[in-house]
Amino acid sequence: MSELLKNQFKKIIEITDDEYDYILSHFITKKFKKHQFLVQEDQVVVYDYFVLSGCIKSYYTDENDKMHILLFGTQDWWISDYEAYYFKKKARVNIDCLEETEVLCLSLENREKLCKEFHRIEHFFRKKTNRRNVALQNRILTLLSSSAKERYEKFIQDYPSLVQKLPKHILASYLGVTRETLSRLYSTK
Amino acid sequence: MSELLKNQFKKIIEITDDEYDYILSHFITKKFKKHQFLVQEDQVVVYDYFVLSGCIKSYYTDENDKMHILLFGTQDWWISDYEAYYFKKKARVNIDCLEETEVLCLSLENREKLCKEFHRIEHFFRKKTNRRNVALQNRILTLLSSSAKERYEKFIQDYPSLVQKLPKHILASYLGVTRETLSRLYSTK
DNA sequence: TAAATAACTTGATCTATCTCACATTTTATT
DNA sequence: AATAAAATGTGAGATAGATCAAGTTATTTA
Repeated sequence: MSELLKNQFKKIIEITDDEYDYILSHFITKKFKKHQFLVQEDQVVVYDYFVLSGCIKSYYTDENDKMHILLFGTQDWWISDYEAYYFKKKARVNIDCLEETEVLCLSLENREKLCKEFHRIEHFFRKKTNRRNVALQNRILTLLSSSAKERYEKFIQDYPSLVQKLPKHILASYLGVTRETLSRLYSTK
Repeated sequence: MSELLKNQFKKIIEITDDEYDYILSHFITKKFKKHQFLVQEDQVVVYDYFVLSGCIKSYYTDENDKMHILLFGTQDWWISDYEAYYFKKKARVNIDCLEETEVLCLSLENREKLCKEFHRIEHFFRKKTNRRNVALQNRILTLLSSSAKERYEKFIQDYPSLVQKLPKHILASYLGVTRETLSRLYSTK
């Protein structure tokens, strides 16, 4: 079945087909329709999600109902509210679908079980988390040091395929500008 | 010797004194004076640093020579340019000392060796990185959704002891505002 | 396929924050 | 202790980006 996750493992660790089957048995598959929620604010976060297909967004809504996007999830990405997931808190963010989306769901208990049973799986997740770290750090750098226009152009470079499918006001909210400003950025070349 | 690191391990994993001695033998100790560099832009990053005492900053310098602070390191914190460290690239940031600082240095080779030899150490680093991830995510959230004043007040709440020892223009650059603006934020209560 | 809803654009105005300039205070250095 | 070098404060003016408002174009949904 899903070769996507297996391939992601294989980029970092060695894994037999039998092992993979066993590991996969710790995940459950879910399908969500457009606009459906995977995670809702103030609720418990049971899973980390590995995206098989589709596209989802994780966002925080402030006092003025303004949405701030933390992360997109497309094929091959992991996404969750990690603070809530790891530390069993209530979610601060919402995660919902920009289009029909299929995910593999891993509970914290199963994640820790697998990490305990397979040193290699723990290794895999450590490496993954390291990379996420680097990406987050770089986003902070960009937010601190670049103008709205520069951030927009960097996004196009980094995620050309995402730019296609994202509504502009969603992209704006990821970049930290209003939709009006974003609209002006690419008209006023 | 250094109980600091041992205690940090013990918060997450079990470890005997003998094991700790062995692990510690993979670190080297270094002392730096104020203004000395631990990491310099465009150079190789050999170590991840665990701060025993003192205070350091990690910052990026943009085309206009404006400094943007990514991270402070004080007692009990790990700090490095992780993109350069993990992926053996040249550093994008500088890391230097705000005061005399003593650190434990861990090379990537020794880190990976320890992770291979002790499943528990790999577990420790995974957990640590998870927490760092959450902190970085929250900083992004703050940068996206809060005003300069709100960010300043949050910093005071989160790191009261750091506010004391940091020069204001350094704090400003962490918060993503100019020193002039920061100065006005706390005069115009 | 019409009606309703969501997405996008553009103009006019407003505002938080930046820039530049200079004065004052604090901290290093000889 | 004297001098140089950083750090800080404050005013005046500039500006990137926000807000508010209205109109247009897509995309859903019934």
